[in-house]
This record gives sequence, C-alpha cells and structure tokens, in this order.
Amino acid sequence: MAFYVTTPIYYVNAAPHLGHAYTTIGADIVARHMRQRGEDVFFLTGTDEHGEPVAQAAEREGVGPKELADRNAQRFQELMPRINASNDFFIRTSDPRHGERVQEVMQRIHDNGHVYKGLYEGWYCPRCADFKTEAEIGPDQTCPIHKIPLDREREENWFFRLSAFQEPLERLYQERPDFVRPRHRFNEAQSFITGGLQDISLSRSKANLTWGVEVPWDENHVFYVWFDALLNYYTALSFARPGEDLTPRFWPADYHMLAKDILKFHAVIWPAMLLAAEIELPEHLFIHGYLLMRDASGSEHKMSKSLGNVLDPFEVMDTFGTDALRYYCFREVSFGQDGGVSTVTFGERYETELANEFGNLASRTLAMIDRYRDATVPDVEPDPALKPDFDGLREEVEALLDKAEITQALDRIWQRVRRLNRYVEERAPWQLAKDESQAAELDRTLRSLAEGLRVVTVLLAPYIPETADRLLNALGAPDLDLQGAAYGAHAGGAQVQRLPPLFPKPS
RNA sequence: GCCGGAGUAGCUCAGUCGGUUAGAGCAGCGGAAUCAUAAUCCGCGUGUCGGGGGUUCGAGUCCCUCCUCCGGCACCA
Repeated sequence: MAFYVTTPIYYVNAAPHLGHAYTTIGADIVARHMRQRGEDVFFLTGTDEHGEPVAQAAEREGVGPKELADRNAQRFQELMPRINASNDFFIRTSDPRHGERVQEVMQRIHDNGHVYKGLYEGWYCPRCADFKTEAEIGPDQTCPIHKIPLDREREENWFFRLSAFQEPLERLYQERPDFVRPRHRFNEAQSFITGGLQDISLSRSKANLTWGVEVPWDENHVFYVWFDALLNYYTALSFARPGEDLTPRFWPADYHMLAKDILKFHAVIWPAMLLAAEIELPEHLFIHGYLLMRDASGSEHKMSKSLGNVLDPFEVMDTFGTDALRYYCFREVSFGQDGGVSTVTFGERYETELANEFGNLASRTLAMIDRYRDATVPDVEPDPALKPDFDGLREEVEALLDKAEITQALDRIWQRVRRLNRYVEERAPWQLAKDESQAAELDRTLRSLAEGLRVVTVLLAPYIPETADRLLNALGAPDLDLQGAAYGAHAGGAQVQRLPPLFPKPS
C-alpha cells in the first residue's frame, strides 16, 4: 500500500530551529515505520519561499528574492541529513515546475466558478507596502513597526469563495471524525467552520508584491502565498521523479504533520481548495504542539533564546548524536501536546534511559554471549516466560503509529526494554555460568535475551535509526522488516560482536 | 464574552466503555547482585484525583456550578 506523509514547508525567512526538526523527525519516524511494514512510502518536506517577508528581507540586503531564498533554503536542505530525515524529496516553491502546477490547479478552481474579483479593503502601511490585519494594528491605526498612521486603502483582488464550502466542510467533519488528530484540534477546526466562513483574497497586486506565482488569468497579480504553499503537497508528486508522475501512486496524502499554529490553513482552507479543484482530500492531519523551553526557575518559554539552559538541537546532536535528540523529543513530550524541554531533562533521559537502560542492556547482553558462548547466540528455543511480554507488541505499536501516537508507541516499546533488564536479574546468567549442569538454562537465557533485544531494537529503529542499525548488525540480525519484530521470529545461531557503548556518558 | 482543552504523589505525567485496596517514570531512603557504560534489580507513598453540589449499588471517570491556567474566535508563512 502507498503511504504518503508530509511536513509543512518551512518558511525560508527564519533559521532552522528545534521546531522544524521536531515536526520533521515526527514525520520521519512514521515514514520509517511504514517502510518497515513494507509500505510504498513517500515522505516530503521542503521550503516555502514566496511572499512579502522574503521580498522585504531581500530588499534590505540588496539582493534578489530568489538569491535570498536559495541561500536560506540551503540551510533547511542541510538540516535534513543532519537529523537523519529520510525524506524522498525536498520541494522548493520557487521551483518553476511547482509554479506551473499551482497555476493549473488554481485555473481549475477559477474555471469551476469559485473565484471572483472583489475589493479588499483594509489598513495599509505605505512603508511596509502591505495591509495590516486587525491584530497587527497599533493604537490609533498606526503601523506597529513604523509607528506611522495607516491609510485606509482598497485593492482590487481575486477572492476564493471559501464561504461556499461551509456545508461541504461541515459534512466532511461529520463524516470523518479522524480527519484531524488529536481530537481537540478536530473540535477546534470544526467549531471554526460552524462559526461561519468568509471568502478570502487569493491574490496580491503586483504593484505591492511580485515575489510569487503569477495568477494565470490576470498577469497583474500573484497568488497569496498560502495558496501557493499549500499546493506543494500535491504539486511535488508531479515532478519529484523526472519523467514520472507520482500523483496517481501517492495521492491522496495519508498524513500531513503540522504544528498547531497553522491548523486553520490546513484544516479549513486546504480541504476547501481541494474540493474546489475536485481533487481528493488527504486522509489525516496530525497537529502537534510546541516544545517549550524551560529555564532554571522552571518557567516555560516558547523556544526563545533567553538566559542559558536552552536546548540547542545542534549542540545536542554534536555532543550526544542525532538519535539522542530524536529519542528525547518524542519521549519527553507527548506528541500532540505542548511540553517542556530542557538541558536538564535531556541529560536525565539520556543517562537513565538511553545509556543505562538500553545501551547497558545491549552491552551486558553482547558481553555475556561473547564470554559464555563464544559470541554465538545459542540455537535453542527462547524462554516462553518472556513470550507474554512480547505477544501483541508489534501489533500494538502498529496501531498506535497508524494514529501517529508516536510517544505512546515508544512507551510501549520501552516497557519491554525494562522488562529485559528485569529478566537478566531473574535469570542471573552469571550464576548459571558457574554450574555446568545449568548449561541448557544458560543457553535459553542468552538466546531469549538476544531475541528480546533484537525485537525491541527493530521496533526502535524509526526512532533511533543509527543506533538500531549498529546494534542489529552486532546481533547478527540486520533485518528491519517489521514482520521480524516478533519474539522468536529470528532463529538462533547468529554470531554477535561486542560494541563500544551505544550511548556513552560524557565524562 | 463565546467555544474547546487542562487542573491526579515533591517533579513530569498515564488513567480506554464509571467497578476490586488510584498507577508509571524521575527524584529520595533502604537492600540484593556483580554479566554490563558503578550500569541493573528488589522494597518503601496518610495523594482532600482544583473547590462545592448531584446522578448511581459504585465516580478521577457522567451532570450542574465555581476557581485557576492554556488555546481558538480569519487572511501573521
């Protein structure tokens, strides 16, 4: 089965930060898991490059907008391998192939009668060369940036008949209660819709802004950047593989992952656009929360770089590795909710869970097999005592990741990591090794440990891909196929190798 | 103001359709073991489940009300 997952495209005006990494890693975990299940996966990310802020920043720096976008997009492209994102393509909205497809789809929306020319009236700042929203207007109708009076201006704009989709959208939300997850975001979107929809302008006059995709039926306008941006999910499939249109294979998307700040665009405008263009709707949106930086006093900030103790993802990756960051973000904060992150809790998770519980479990398992059985996993039946702990685990993880419950799934897996450490203590292999008459018991214990460790590692592979790869190779069982993530699925007899600590502690 | 979330052990949070003595992790205290990155394992909690009222044989779990915090209420990418 095809599985198509996306991140939002990141606006090139800002530098990549933890928030970008977070969304991308979330999508990547689901993508990697689906590949393990044998699904035909396409994972898309990219950059959003048009619009006023980029045009202005370029002007300030005295360069063209394309030049600025090229430079900044590169930083996001470099982020992807850095966080081990396995994206199949990286779309840039300044790509002319994207622009052409946007024009095609928007032309269809126009031809279907969902576009009209109207007057956009609002408060305009001549210095910003842009209209201000209600929330942006300073006291006495002044520009909050330039502190000058705003002009009441009218601009002729093209409008999208969003209001015409009120009823279809209400029906969508009635018929598909899992269209938006988690549930409270669904409710939020639904109440927004039932509260009444107004038409929105879909173009900007070239008199004010030229950095965008030209409106094909009116050369004096470019599309408002959101119409251009949202369509990336659809257009990318048509040109990601030269000479091949992947649209029939992967559309509709299974999951759009996004943060809560852009819920409305994705949960209301996006489906309306697709309905207007007669394109199938995505299966699900998953809305995640914010990672909040917690300072030493315990109070939280939304990822501002306040005094110290701020979790710098690049620093973390340099010191502890990419896997540690990936693990921590999805372990510490329940995916879908806001949660605090800090260097302190990172250090705790890293040491107690990654190093002590998991890394050390791997060390002791490999060491004992090496020492007691000459580095060969005994080819005997694994201990039935562990079977109940692993029965149904793979299915449970699959069901949770079907719903993008990334943190929940990780918790289920981690319970088995802990179970294996308990098993070691219960069996005390070092005692069995002292008594030759217990050889069969020792065989069974070591075999069961290796097998249990292999299963949890296969399941953990989407979260900590580098580490999982190293460990599975050391266990002589490199296969990532999820069918193999069952206790006893892999035969004994493999040669193992001892490894240096998977998660070394900083001295 | 309207709508929606949340308020559970020192800290971070689980608690599915209401049902046995309300759980986990971390931190703390005590102990066991020595294969392992001095890692692991075991034991130890008198918690008004935000306050009050109600429904019920029975409520953290449903209803009402109040308090506190957060989010949404349209063109910010």
